[in-house]
Amino acid sequence: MDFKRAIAEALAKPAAMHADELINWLETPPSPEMGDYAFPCFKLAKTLRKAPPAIAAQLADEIVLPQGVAKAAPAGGYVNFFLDKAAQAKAVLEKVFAENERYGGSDIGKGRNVCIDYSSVNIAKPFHIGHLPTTVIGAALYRIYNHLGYNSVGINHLGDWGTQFGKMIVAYKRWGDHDTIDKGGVDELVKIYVRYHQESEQNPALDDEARAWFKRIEDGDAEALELFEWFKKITLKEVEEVYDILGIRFDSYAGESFYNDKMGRVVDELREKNLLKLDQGAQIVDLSDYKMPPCIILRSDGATLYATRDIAAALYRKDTYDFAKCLYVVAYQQDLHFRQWFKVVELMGYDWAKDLVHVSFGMVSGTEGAFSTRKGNMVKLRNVLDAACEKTYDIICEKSPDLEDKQTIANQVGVGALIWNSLYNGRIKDVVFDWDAVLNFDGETGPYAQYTHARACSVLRKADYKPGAVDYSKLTDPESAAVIAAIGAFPDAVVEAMEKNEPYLVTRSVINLCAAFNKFYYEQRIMADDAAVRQARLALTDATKKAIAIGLGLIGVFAPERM
RNA sequence: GUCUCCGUAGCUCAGCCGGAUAGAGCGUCCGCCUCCUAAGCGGAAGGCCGUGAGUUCGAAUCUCGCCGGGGACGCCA
Repeated sequence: MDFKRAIAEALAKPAAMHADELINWLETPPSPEMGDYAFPCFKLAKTLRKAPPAIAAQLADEIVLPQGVAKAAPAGGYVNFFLDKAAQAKAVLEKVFAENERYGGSDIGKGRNVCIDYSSVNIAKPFHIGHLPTTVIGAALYRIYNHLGYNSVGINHLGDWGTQFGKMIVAYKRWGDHDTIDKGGVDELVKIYVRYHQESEQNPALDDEARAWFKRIEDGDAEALELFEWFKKITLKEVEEVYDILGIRFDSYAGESFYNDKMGRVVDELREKNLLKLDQGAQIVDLSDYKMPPCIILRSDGATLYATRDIAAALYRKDTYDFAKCLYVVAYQQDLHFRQWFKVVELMGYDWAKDLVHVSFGMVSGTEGAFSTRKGNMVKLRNVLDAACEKTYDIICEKSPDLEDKQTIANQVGVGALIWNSLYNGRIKDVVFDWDAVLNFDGETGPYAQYTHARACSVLRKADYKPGAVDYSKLTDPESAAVIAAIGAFPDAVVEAMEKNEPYLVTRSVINLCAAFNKFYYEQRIMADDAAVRQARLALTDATKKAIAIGLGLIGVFAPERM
């Protein structure tokens, strides 16, 4: 199956080197006509004291071709290897059919937990478009790790602590109405919160009141807690509706308030280990040796901070889940924050500090600049999802008027388009939210991949396809070979996506497969007259369908059978 | 000011643990549905890979400087 490995081993003898090293030298030629693998001979020129083309010629001549490799041809300073197309087709398709929905997966993470901190919404704040990246990147990584045998633990680290909840209570007591808020949800909470900020400018006494209320929450006062829990419930109800739409779930909602009683341990331990230092009234960990500003653990008034809470959470997660990795899917603005407290954990003597990973991503802004709840230019995620689904519904009515259950499919495609969009590029890229771009379904978009999947399903349905013996020699044309290569490349893409915590690598792998299949579909008639050809092409179509469905599943996009 | 990330076609991006003519989508222009879903396929046009040095047989890819942009930089999260 592993032709690359086999070629490296075959090269070991004539090149007088270890296969392990040679395998890293092997590359993929720029175009398929040049071969499936290429070995550059330039590096050998020095040790062998010969010109690269001469080395290439010699290697091509001396090598004993492994099973499934048809030809080795020198070309300039390269030796190009051509796989036996039928052998390659057999290897790839049999693997897909043997593994089915597990294709592209493995058990490399078996028995190991990975904590993924993502989405992490704020209570009593709108769930806006800026939360989409962390939510879908985290959810994709969750599935990708699981596919590779890890046990993912999805953690929604709720922003459910801080004086703003004291403010919320003051605002509610003054201007809030229970039924209005019950009905209007987070929007109503935001309204009274905004009003609080307007009024408190004129009336600073409100802030004292808010502090007092927050103190009552901390002290476990019944009325304060009841209101606090109510705000939480209202927010989570709305947020969970969106998670349902996105097909996302969490294993834990342990947020900031959860760690409230777990920070003493952090402070005590830092003090014991002599890491704390009093500076300008605050307790800090000095990081000047590491060219970073100090990490503040306790404010001058003794209150804990963000970093303290994150350290407490990390210790708790290590105790609870004994994670092999703990990922924080948080925007790059917080880069320094994570570098600081990761370093503090390391200084505390925990070797697992190296397993803490900040999975950073770019920021989302509007065409008018940064989004801001106060400015009111914020776009609610729910509204974008709804708009995408509506537009999809219209397109379906136009293109597939006979389709049953249009609304369900429209939702799957509309939502898929949005998720796809967020997972199409590298995480680090900033995103300017643009309705036109989001609602464009042509080209390399989610609907394109879903369409390709539905197309494959349609062919299999019409052909009344039944799996059976396949004559792989019927799949040696360039279009079939390209599809097979794309399917064969998928598992590596999944592994790389996991290693780099970059879901877009899966997205791009799916695109490559879709493009290859659409070309194949156009150039080769799948339902050929010749029975053997037809069966082989149907098997290829089936494998394509399966691989696309798996890929889409990993990034969290639905794969409808019709659209 | 310091640290950090980014700079590839008109736009959005891929390629970056160095290798053979720099790729894709969108947009523009032109083709392809008496046959498996045209949300598709093909073609054209479009790039001194920000810039200057260096390392190397070879640099979009590695190193350094510069220019331009984003972000962060002690009691918010």
